[in-house]
Amino acid sequence: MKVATWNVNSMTARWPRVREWIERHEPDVLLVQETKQTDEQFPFDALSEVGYDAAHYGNGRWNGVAVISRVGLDDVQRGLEGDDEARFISASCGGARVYSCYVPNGRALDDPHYAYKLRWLSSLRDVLAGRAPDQAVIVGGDFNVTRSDLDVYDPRVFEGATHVSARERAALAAILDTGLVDLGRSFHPDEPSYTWWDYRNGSFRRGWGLRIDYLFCDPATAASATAAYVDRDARKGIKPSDHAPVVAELNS
DNA sequence: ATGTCCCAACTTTTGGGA
Repeated sequence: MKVATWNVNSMTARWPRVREWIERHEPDVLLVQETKQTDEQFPFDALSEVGYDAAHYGNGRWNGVAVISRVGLDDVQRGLEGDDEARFISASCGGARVYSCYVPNGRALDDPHYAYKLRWLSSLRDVLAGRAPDQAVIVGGDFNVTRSDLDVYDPRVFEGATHVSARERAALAAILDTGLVDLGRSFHPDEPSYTWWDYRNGSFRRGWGLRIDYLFCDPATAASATAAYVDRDARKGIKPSDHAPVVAELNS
């Protein structure tokens, strides 16, 4: 099974790139964040024409998450309990429980949105901690947190900022501590493997990136993996998202 | 430190968010 996660930064603006990417890479499951669409706007019909089922959870202007699958799509759950923003959707696809997550940005360490980000990560941890021990799980998304300074092009630039702070890194570590493997890092232990570059300042050309998008899975699924990588080519060209997809190839 | 992009609307410019 080939699985990917991608923050598309508006499915409306990105649909030509997303369709092209799906046809070229033929993922079995694509986890999407920041569709910025209502369910009515989401391209269910166009996806069906290329062989995919989809489930979407979105309110329109902000956020919006989806699961796109050609290996089945059942038991869809939308939203984290107590959260009214469209940042979480899960489904059963090809024998695995898959999750598409869009973690709050946080904005600044003294902003209420940062406390919301920490609460949200804690809620996600609780959901994942409650899974059955033998359940195959794939958790993907834009976590808006770097795991370590290896994921940051220049840690000095981010002193005192979100995405690198100890509390959010601890909250992300607590998610991994439920028994999940970081597929991208396990295949590339020493490479930065950035997944996001700011649109401003020629950041992509200069290599100013962060690794904030992840595919996590249970150890048995990780043992079946043959590859995991960032598709940097998707960040190039006409009207790219500011995020690149993270892709994993599994023998399960 | 911020050179961009995307969205909505009291819409043809501005403000919020990332």
